[in-house]
Amino acid sequence: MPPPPDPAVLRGMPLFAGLGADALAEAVALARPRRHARGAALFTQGEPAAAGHALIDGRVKIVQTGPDGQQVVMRFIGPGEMFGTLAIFTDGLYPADAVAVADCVELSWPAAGMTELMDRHPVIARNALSIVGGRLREVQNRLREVATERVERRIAHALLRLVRHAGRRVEAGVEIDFPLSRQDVAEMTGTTLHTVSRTLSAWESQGIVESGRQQVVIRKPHALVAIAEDLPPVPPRG
Amino acid sequence: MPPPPDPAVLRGMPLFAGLGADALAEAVALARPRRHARGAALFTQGEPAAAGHALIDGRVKIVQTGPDGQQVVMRFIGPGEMFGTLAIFTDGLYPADAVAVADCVELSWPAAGMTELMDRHPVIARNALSIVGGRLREVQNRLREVATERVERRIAHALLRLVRHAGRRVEAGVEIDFPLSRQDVAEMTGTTLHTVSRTLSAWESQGIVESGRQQVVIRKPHALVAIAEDLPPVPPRG
DNA sequence: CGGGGCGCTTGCGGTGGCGCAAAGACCGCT
DNA sequence: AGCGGTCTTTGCGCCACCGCAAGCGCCCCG
Repeated sequence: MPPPPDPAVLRGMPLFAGLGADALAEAVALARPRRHARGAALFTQGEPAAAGHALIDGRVKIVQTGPDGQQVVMRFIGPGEMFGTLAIFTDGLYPADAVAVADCVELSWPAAGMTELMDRHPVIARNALSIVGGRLREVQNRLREVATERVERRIAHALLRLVRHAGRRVEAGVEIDFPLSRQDVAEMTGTTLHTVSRTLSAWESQGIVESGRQQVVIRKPHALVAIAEDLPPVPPRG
Repeated sequence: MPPPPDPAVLRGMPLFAGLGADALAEAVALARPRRHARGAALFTQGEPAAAGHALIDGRVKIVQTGPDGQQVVMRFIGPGEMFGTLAIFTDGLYPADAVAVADCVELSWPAAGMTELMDRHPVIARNALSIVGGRLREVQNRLREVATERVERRIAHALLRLVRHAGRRVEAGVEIDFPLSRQDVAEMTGTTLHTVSRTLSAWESQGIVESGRQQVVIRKPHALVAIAEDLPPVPPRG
């Protein structure tokens, strides 16, 4: 059984920023909690959008599939983030799959409840605008990267984004805090798992990263930044 | 001197859909008309966003420049479309350059006026959300294309989009209704002007397009669709 | 504890598309 | 009419990256 919803979880969400305690309670009352096991699909591309979603715990991967089956990873969702809301504001169909990449707990709002909330609390619409605007910027930046940069730089950028977004300090450096395969990285950067594997191997031999099965630790973030920014390589210590 | 603003021009704009005549008049009163000659910059990437913009007449190119000077064409704006509004909803800095690709007339709203309008007429915020949402979808699709498709298909897709968005019927087929260089197409598709030139030459010899200096006419749109969708080539008539 | 599957690595050959370079075409300006 | 600049075309060589294929290792499940 899902845990009882707790208004506190909404407090940190940008979508509900600036809302009073009573409004938050109202929002929670309309939401439905749900659990998903790792590997489960929370929703599927093309399906009518039943609801808007917020992740409470776990990790979700948003994947868009092209007409010929080519997959692209649009983003990874962490606790506190909204997802699957775009459909509500546009044509009502989910534009991508959402897959649990670790066991998850989510809240979801039926489309009607969501629009009702936005009508009663205009701040929410303003917040949504700024969130969607920020995502648009981000996707534009990725588009520029994929269109103009070489593979190695793109992989470096992708890893750095993941570190910023889901990095966890460990003794060896910073670890990306969820299962991440070469295939995933390939689908984030528009390349193949082979090239990703080769690139990570090269970096591993330079001591920049440490990686294994669905797991990546960055040992020298500054070296990765140098690659991403196309600066001269970090000189060996001496 | 700019022409006197006419409330009618706002009527067709999605941003102001659902607004009453008085509200439209109010919006027009806050706007400032301006002319720009071909080649002029309407605003520049990184500059604080003084205003939101709507194009009345002409054509504007939105170009994002990367840290190393690589350029990417984000979109082309036609009459009736809004642009440069993203900055107002996010961090207040224009994320790209806007360049007049033909002589232009635009309306612009000072940032303060724009937010004031949105406060008084919540419909505008809703409209904005759906517009920005639609653009996010579109950019995501382009990202998928650039990440997974070969150059020829990307160029075909780009031209088809331009046809849909700014196509004009002429005797020979459909013409893209503004000056468009190979360089522009290259920056839309993440390739080089050389490759675009070669591709167009090949298509020209197959009778699919006709093109010259900053000008493209599509003679066989269906053949271009076949290339874009990676279908077998259209068989020769017989 | 043993087997199967999934994820990862790595070599090898092919090639799509880039980068350079030079020349041709067209436009607009004086 | 002449001229300079911008846009375009096209050849050539190269290289980053892909695609295939084989093999390995770890994890999970029975």
